[in-house]
Amino acid sequence: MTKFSTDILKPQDLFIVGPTASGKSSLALQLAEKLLLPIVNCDSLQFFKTLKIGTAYPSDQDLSRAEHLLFGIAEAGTFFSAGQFVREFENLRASEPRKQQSFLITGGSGFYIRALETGMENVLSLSEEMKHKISFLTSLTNDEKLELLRSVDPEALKSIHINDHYRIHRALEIYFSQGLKTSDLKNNFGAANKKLTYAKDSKTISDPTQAQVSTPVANLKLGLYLEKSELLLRVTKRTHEMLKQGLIAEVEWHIEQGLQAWKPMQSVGYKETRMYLSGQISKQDLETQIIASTMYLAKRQMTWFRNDLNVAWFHAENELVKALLWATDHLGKEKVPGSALRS
RNA sequence: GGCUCGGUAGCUCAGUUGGUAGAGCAGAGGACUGAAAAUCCUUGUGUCGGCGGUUCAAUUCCGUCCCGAGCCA
Repeated sequence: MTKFSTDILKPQDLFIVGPTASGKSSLALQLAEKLLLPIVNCDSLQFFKTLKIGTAYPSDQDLSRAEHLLFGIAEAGTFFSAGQFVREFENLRASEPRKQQSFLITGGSGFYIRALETGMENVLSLSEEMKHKISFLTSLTNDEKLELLRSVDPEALKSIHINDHYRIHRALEIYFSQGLKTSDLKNNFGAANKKLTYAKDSKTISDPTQAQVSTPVANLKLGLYLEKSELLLRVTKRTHEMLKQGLIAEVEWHIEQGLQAWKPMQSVGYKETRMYLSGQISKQDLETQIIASTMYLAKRQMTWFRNDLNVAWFHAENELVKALLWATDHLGKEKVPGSALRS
């Protein structure tokens, strides 16, 4: 029943992960220049062409220094998803010059990375017919949806909280469009990343390199981490920069295009700026609230990546050289036939 | 100087017709199968401004002082 193939990833692909503002892009750039490899975007918002300042999108200069793939491939106002990302990635890999090439897959969207690694069982795009089939869902209240899911796939509610309306809706969508139960899909998605008790109770980011010891699988990931206080300094500085560079104008532009309800306008930085523009918060609060939201984002990103045993962690300030060496070492080795990265 | 309204969790505030208090946000931890920078879960002891008084009992009533805002001189 598997509709995807994880063959789209090669062992010599390198993921660069970590919380926002940890320096992933700059490390990726250095590696890309040094090894002549393309950087592939794995940031859920940098797929969009018009989200620049608020997403710390690579500058023109950065873009000219190395090949950047899957950046800015979607128009403002459109929908882009993890499933689409996987398909775009498949297409990339299938194209001739890419087949043998390693990718530097860079970004903080753990969900998208997992989608690449494990695939998504129901990676089909919704056909018009399917959309029609599930259109009745929009007229239901949250309570009705909950009851419906309870009757159709009660198992699903073991892992979906009854207040998580979004996931409940999604589970119904999957069920009524394709006849799949999310409770059945459950086991597959997390498979490559089974949380071992080891990951949970021992290593925090203070000693993250421990995690690679028992790495059971596969794809190489380089993680950058920072102490909270250090990260806060960077986020504060970057937020200030973003406002100086015109974050407000960027949001105003989208509002002028009638896109105030566009989902990405709900994300960190954009949401707060909209609140400022509608007079709900002061300019000073705007800055502090963006910083707070960004730190919250960083926390959730770390929660995600900490569970991933395939990440080799490096301190984003003290171990950059070490990280570069580690990456080139591993990427280099892979080019020699017979030297398997997997064990 | 007089009057009025405030002073309760890091912030904004609710509340107790007297039995020592609770929401939102922030903070901490967690989850995560097509929005994921989204969505959701868990987590709230603080001299209830100070000091006196009334009372079995005061953050709640009374007095007084301190601080803030407003109005009148």
